[in-house]
Amino acid sequence: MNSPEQTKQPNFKAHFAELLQHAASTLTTLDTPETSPRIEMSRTKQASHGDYSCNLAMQLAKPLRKNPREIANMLIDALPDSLYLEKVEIAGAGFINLFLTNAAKQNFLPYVLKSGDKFGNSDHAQGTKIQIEFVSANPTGPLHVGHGRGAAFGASLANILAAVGFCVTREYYVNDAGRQMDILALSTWLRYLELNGIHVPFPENAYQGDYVKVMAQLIQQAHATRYVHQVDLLLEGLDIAASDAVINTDVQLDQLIANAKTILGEDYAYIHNFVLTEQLGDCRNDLMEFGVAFDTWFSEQSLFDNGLVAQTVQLLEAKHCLYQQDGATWFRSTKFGDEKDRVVQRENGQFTYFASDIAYHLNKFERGFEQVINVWGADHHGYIARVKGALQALDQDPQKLEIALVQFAVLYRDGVKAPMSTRSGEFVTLRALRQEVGKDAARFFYVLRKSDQHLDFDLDLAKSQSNENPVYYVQYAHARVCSVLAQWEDEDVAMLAEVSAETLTSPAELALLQKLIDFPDAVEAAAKEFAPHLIAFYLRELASEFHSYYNSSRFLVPEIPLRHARLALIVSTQQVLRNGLNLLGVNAPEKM
RNA sequence: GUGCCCGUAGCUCAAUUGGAUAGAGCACCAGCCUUCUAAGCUGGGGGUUACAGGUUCGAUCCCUGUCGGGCACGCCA
Repeated sequence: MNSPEQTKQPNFKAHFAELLQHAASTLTTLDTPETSPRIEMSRTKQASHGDYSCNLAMQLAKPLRKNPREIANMLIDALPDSLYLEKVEIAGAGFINLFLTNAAKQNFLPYVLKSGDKFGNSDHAQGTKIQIEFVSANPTGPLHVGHGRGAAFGASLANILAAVGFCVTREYYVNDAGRQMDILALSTWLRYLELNGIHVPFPENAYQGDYVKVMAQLIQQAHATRYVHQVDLLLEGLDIAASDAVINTDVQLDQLIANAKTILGEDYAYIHNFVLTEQLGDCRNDLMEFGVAFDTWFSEQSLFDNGLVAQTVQLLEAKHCLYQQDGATWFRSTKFGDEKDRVVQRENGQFTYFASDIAYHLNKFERGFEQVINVWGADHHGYIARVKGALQALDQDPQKLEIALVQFAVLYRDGVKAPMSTRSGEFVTLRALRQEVGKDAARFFYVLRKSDQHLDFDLDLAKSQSNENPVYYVQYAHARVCSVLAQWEDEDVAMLAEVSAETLTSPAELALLQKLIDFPDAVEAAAKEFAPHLIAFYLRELASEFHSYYNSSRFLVPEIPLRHARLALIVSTQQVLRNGLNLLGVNAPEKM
């Protein structure tokens, strides 16, 4: 590849790496793998260091037993010619600094303009089937701001993975089979009884939120007193005296659920199904308004209904990975690196959550996904070993499952940590956050930090419609380009892909060009590292280069060639801003 | 107590996974609107990368220890 191809978008980083690879191959002593390290080509931080830099000479210093600078000289002598290469320098301890020609940067613009919405995309993953499961919050109440982070992270990552060529399936695992759902059904029914004038003490450890009362009202409106039953036996076995006594233990709550099931009989299923449908619908709607959509809503209950949980446990049995103890069935997860063995079937015959989760993960692989990503809250980190262990026991490759741990967001209001608990009802919902700060600010704010880092979510800051909100900075750059274009009489944007950009030679212009060239690498890195924040940081830098340029130069100048060249540059910038914001689920407004 | 994660400017966070003089935003100080949007730009101060050792050409990153913070250690989900 000694000359630029006319059709395919050039990848300067990869191109320079190839040049050095070739140069390294001429050093005849480099014939074993250990002495020929992979080429690390990186962008420089300082302009004086050129555009790309390579540490190959330093890496070879030890195996070749030579001075790095001497090796660098040998590599440079053996470097093939390239039309992209302006010059090469050796600097510091032995860095090889490569400078792109201005022409290479200028001629890149048509690639951006012609690729349009697809600029930044690649086919690197070649259609590999990948599934990303995220949010998966229990449908027992509104999503709160903690879930919001998982939603923003997962949705952005899914977009990024799709951009580099993965065939992505976005999935929400619905925990519709467990005790929490029973507690919600009970809570709703008790509120419903209250509405109908029947006083029953409301357990302190039931769901306290107002949305429960709303659901009770809905049932009342639709069915009047249809679900009012004789409740004399409701407090049976709770070991409390008066009807206004306090209920607050798990044992009491479970007894209450059992009593409710007995009293309601077949009507219990209606209540249970009603609250599930209601909460799931609310959740789906909430996420949709947050710009987060799923391809699949996978029901945990379906795993039981289809017998997959029992089948999976039998499979583990067949692999001799189970044993009985204390009346329960245990999975020998210590055999696969877990700290202790885990119960899959309880003494009372019920399967544990872990059992259905094994079935779920096995099912993921049986659906043909070549790669599976779980986005989990960081409090689940202790859960990773047992799930991977179970997959391994079932002859699946645990490497195909990658867990992206997302730290919780800690809320601050007036500089004070805000309490957050679903059951007490003291939490800030995602919906409330969206209404106060807007979808765009919330989405951007969430991915502005590395996901495995704690996020201090300053509500007052996020709510403020000021320039402290970093999303405006990026959006403003986009709106500014739109504004310039609105004042350009010709307004033939398509033509800009054909104009010459050779007049773009100022430092601001060359820096902005280089930033545009960097975009595909940023997407690639974000995909590889599961790091949407890299896109957010990239966009901030791109916007910064643009704003500097905006203040340094006028675009709508009288000289037509220069005007067209500059417009081509800012329209390209507009395109990349839009593409990047799109990956993060943030709008690119035309006016602000 | 054991395991995992974290500790970087006054605050919130980066640092291309071992590279060059550790970078941004906010806050603070000084400038820039008769010109395509000032939600912007330019310049400035601010650091023993918690601490102490070690590994090597080179450490915020890897190893050991100490201190400090978070999470997890259920027949819950």
